[in-house]
Amino acid sequence: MPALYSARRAASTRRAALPLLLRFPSFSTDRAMIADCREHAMTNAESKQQSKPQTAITPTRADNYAEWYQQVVRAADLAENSPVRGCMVIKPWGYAIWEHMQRVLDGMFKATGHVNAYFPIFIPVSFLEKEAAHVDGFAKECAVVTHHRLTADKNGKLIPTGELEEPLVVRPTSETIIGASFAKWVESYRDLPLLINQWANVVRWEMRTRLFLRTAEFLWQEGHTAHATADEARVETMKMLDVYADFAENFMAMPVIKGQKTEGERFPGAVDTFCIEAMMQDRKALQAGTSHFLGQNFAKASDIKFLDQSGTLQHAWTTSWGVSTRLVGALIMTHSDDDGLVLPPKLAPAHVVIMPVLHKPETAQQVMDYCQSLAKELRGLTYAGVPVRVELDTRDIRGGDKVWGWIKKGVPIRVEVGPRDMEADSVFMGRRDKGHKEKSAVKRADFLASVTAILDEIQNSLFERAKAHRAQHTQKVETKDELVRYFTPKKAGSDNEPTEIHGGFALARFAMDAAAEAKLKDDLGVTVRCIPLEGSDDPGPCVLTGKPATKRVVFAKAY
RNA sequence: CGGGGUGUAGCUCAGCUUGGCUAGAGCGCUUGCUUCGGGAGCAAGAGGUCGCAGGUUCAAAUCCUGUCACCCCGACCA
Repeated sequence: MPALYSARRAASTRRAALPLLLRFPSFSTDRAMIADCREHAMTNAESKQQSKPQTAITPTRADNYAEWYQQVVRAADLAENSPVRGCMVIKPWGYAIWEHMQRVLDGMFKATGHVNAYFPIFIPVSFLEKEAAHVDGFAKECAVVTHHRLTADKNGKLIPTGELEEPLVVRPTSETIIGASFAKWVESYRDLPLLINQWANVVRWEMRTRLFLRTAEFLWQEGHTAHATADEARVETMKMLDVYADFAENFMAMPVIKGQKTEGERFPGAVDTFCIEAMMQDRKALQAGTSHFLGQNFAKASDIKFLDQSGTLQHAWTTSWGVSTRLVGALIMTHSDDDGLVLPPKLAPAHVVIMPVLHKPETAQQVMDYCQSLAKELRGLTYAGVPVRVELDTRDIRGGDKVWGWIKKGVPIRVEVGPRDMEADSVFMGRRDKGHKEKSAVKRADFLASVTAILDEIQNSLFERAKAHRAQHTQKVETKDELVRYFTPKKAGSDNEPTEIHGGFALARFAMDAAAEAKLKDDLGVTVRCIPLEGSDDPGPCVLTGKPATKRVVFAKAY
């Protein structure tokens, strides 16, 4: 199918060609003429396209990364825009990915002693006001509920009435509302630690939105804990950061750098913010999870106090940590290719899709039975601690559409089973981490015996590939000039053209000078993504100021 | 929020500059036949408040004003 992008190119060719032709009176605006002209344009575009391998997604990543991302989301049927500005509808295939993320993470939270609870979506504005930095950080992007009733006017229009005494903010985060509960729940050191997690939706009224990456409403998980000592809270903060890194690398197959945020990038109200940062295929950084040591800031704001063993009343030490549906966006941008979504097996809604080839009616039933039994046996197997997830695609559509549909949806293993395979007692297998033509016949028994190992192999190959990509685009930078050069595209994007893919992670010494950091952001759009927790010690002159620095930090453009 | 762009069938778009027959194409969809290890071929058919609201006009997809949504570049932003 000559999809969107080539069609657009053809359109622009057409536009250029038309006026010339129309000058000749004999040609007039004849329909046939236009059609003819259109065909010419098409042929040109097509012949141009044939020089490149054809891909299921247009444009390709290299041609227009942002547009490619949107097309992958659509081709894989993950989500779509909703009638509500900035909000998305998460479709079943996209939501299934999130459900698997939730399942795995929830297990990890439980294993580290946390329990789930739920708190109100509405937060009185007075709560948000309690912590000064918090107010500054979130005030600009809050949705506010001011009325509690609708009244129909003469024309049947619904008008909000019944103004609330105190406006309610739709939660952008829950520190303050959970703090109010914690204050009631904590009296003694015996009540601590308090280890709570909440799965919820939050709203941040963003200016510019992108499916999964930044939407006005999104789904997330927020952990909130209270401890008797600063040390214990710090240990908790780091423990959950480790959980996130473990999840990112071992389930999402997405390599991450664990690090600390600079002052400028810190969570409003936190003492220290830690994060995991990943590199997307356009070499931009994406913050994939955060864990905050909140000190006693929120305990003081919410009055979370306890009597310690010596009978002294003191404020508790709290933490908070979260990951969101943004991870789905991270997953897409880490692994997907120009043929669509690529899913790491551990989070794929389906591990294996079986596609019966049912051309001959006389063998159709047999092939179906064969596939059914194969599906049943596969489901009896265990991969990564859960039953193998199998999709049996019996839809009566053309084979090619079926195959490409599943390629675009990113299913790790595809098997086609026709009469010939059945007779040979084998299946025809393709893997999403390899080319779509690299398919091979495998004996049914061998397939069953090796399928979980193959899934592991795919999981690992995706991780290795992502690591190699990051390594390829990470480099040490010693001077300001070099830094500027590294982050300056060769060809600047015009008003409507996206900027070319460039840069990456620059590891450079930084003296933690907030003003210099802010200026860099203004000039180049580059920020300090994090101060890596490991291997960042390397004394020398700061890349921005020349002042003595002790560490190398990660500079990058970011989502 | 500033600059630019786009909104016409399920999707991608043409038509708009210069207003004028019943608003078109490709893909998709439905039906039939052919084909069948593959992103099929032929034929017939269904499908459109031209984003929305005003205005100009004998006449508006086309011109004007407003408005909404989306995209790109910024600003903002865990």
